[in-house]
Amino acid sequence: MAKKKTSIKDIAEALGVSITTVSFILNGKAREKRISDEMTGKVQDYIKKIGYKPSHIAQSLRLGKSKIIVFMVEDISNQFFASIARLIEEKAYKNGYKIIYCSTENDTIKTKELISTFKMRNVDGFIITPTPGLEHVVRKLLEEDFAVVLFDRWIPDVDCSYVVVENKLSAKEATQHLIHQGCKNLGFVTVDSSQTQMNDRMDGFLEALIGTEAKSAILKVKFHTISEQEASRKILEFFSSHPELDGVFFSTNYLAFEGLHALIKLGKKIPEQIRLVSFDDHYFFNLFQPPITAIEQPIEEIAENLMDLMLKQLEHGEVQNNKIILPNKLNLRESSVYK
Amino acid sequence: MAKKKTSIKDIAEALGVSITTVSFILNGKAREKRISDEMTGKVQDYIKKIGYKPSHIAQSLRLGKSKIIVFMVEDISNQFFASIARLIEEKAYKNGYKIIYCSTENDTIKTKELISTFKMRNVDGFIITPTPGLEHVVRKLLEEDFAVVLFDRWIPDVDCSYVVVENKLSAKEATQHLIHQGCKNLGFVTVDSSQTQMNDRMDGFLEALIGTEAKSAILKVKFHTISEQEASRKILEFFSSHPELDGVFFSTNYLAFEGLHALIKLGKKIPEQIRLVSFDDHYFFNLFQPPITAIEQPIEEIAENLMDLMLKQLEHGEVQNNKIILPNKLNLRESSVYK
DNA sequence: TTGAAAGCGCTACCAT
DNA sequence: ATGGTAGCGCTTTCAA
Repeated sequence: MAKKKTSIKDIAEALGVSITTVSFILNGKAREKRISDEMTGKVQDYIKKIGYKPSHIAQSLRLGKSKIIVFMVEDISNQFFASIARLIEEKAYKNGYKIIYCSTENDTIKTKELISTFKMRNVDGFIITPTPGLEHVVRKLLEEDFAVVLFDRWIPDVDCSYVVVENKLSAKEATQHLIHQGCKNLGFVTVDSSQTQMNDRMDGFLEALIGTEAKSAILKVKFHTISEQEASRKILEFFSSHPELDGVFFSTNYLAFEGLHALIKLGKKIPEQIRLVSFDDHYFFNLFQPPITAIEQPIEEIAENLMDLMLKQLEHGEVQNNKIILPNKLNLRESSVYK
Repeated sequence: MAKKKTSIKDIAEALGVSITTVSFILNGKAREKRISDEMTGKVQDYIKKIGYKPSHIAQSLRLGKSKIIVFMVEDISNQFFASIARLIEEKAYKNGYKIIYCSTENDTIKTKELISTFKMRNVDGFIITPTPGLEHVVRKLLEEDFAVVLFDRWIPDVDCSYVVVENKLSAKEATQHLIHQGCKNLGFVTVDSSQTQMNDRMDGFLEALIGTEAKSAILKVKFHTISEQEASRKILEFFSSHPELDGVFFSTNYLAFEGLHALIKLGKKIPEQIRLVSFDDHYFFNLFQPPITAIEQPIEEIAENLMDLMLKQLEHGEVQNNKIILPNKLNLRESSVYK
C-alpha cells in the first residue's frame, strides 16, 4: 500500500554522495563532468537495483518541457485518423515523447478550449487537423513558440508547417478515369464544410470536367459522425432524383459507405449501371463485391512526415514552415471499370 | 515569440497581494478562508482579463497527481478500441482528466515497459486490455495504489476491477443459432493466444455443440496486425481443406474479414452453401452483401462503465474489485439464415 | 482576513 | 572530481 517514491535524494543519501552527482550520472553527463568511473558505476548499479525512475513531472517543471505532444483530430475513432495515431504513437515513444489525443469533432469552440487546456499542461507540440476558423489560435500558438504541425488540411494565410496530400490532382485523375470509362453523367458527393481538402477534391473533380461533354450533379451533406441518419437519407434522395447518373465520386470513404447502402437499396448494378470511385481507400473497399476503386492516401508517409516535422521543431526550434504535399495512389478496382 | 508564462506570482505582484491569497481564490477556497469578496472579485477579474491558467505540471508535482489516465489497448487503430477511446476521452475531459494512449500489440514485454514509463510520469490511472503474463505487473500496480481497470479481457487470479462482456453466453447463442439453421459441420476460427475473451468464446461455441450431432473443426491463427499475409493464407487453407463446413463462427471481426476474402476466392455462396456469424459487429457487416450476422458489443456501456470505475477509484480510492459483465446483442442478418 | 515559507523532485550554475 | 543550492509554479500549514 505504501507508495514510497524513491527520489534522487534518497539515492544520494543511501550512497553517501550528493544529489548533483547522481543527477549528472542520470543524465549521462558523467564523462563531461569528469565523474570517476567508479562512482558512476556504483550509482548506476544502485539505480538499477532499486529500479529507480526519475519523475517526469519534476523534470517537466524544471525544464519547462513536458515531452508530450497532442494529437487533435476530427474523430479519433475514424479509421484514417486512428491508423495515423497508431504510427505516430510509435515514433513518439521511440523519441521519448508521449501522445495525448482528442477529438475536435470539427467544432472550433471545442478545439479552442482544448488547445487552451493543453497549453496549461505545458504540452510541447500540437498536431492538428484544423477546423475552420482556427487561424487566430494557430497563429498565436506559433507566436508563443509551440511546435505545430497541421495535417489533412491546412489553413490559408497562416504560415505553419503541414502535411497534406495531393487532393486536387488525385481527384482530377480519378474523375478522368471515370470519364474514360464512358461516364457521361457524373455525381460528386461531399461534405458540406469548407475544409480545404474537401474543396480541393471538388476542384479536381470540376477541373476534370472542363472541355468534356460530361454533365455533373453535386451533393453536399452535413456529416458529423459516421452513420448519421440525416446524411444517409440525403444521399438516398440524391440518387433517386438523379437516375441519369452513370458515375459517382465520393469525396471520402464514409460517404461512399452510405452511398453504397443507398445504391444497394435502389437496386443499382455496380459497375454496369453506375461506376464508383471514392477518396480514402479502406480495407473494405477491397472486400466489397464488386471491389471499390479508391484513392489511397500514404498513411505511413503522412505519419512519418508529421513526426519528422514535429521533432525537428521540437529539437531545433527553427523549422516553421515546411509544407509537405504527398502523392496518393489510385487503386483501380471493378467498381469503376466498364464491363 | 517571447513566451511570458504568467505565474501565480506575477498575479500576486501585479495586484499587490500575496501568492497565498491568489491560490486560495483560484482553488475556490475564498469563502472557506474568509477572504473578502472585494479581494476575491479583484483577483478573479484580473485572472480573467489576462487569461491566466495555472500550470498543471506544477500542480502535479505539488499534489502528486497528474490527472492523466493511460489507455493501453492492443491496437488503437482497431475500430473497436478506437471507438471506445473516443467515448472514454470525452468522459475523461469532462472530469478534468486527460487520456494518454498506447498500443501494446499484445506484447507483454512492451506493455511492461510502457507501464513502467507511465509510472514515472505519475499517471493516476490505467485502463488496460491485459496481455497474457501481466498478472504480476497489475498486482504491483494495485499495491502501489494506482487506479486500474481492465477491459475486454481480465486476468484470472488478480483481484482487479474489470469491464468485459458475456463472451461465452453470446458465443453459445450464436452457435445455437447456426445449428437451428441446419448447420451440421461447424467451423470456429479464432486467434492463437490465451486471451480470456477468446477462450470464453470458444467455450461457448463448444458448449453449444454438446448433445447435438454437429461436428466441428477449429482453426487458431496467429494474428498480430490486420491484413497479415500469414493469417490470410491459413484461413484460405482451412476452408479449402474443409469443404464440408456449412457454418462458421469467427471469434472476432478481423478474422471474419479475412474469412470473407477466402470464401469469395473459393466461390462459396453465402448463406446457401455456408452460413456465417462473427463476434464484434462492424459497420461493414451491415453493408456487405449479404449482410453478416454478428454479435455486437455494447460500446457505449463499456466506455461508460470503464470511466465510472476509473473515476470512482480515482476520487474515492476504495472500490477495487468491481467486476462488470455486460450483455451483447446478436444482430441476425442474411449471412446466417437458411434460404 | 491575509501572508511567509516549506517543499514536491529535479537540473544546472557556481563553488570548492 | 564532487557538492551546495536556487528555483521551476504551486498548495497548504502556521503565523500574524
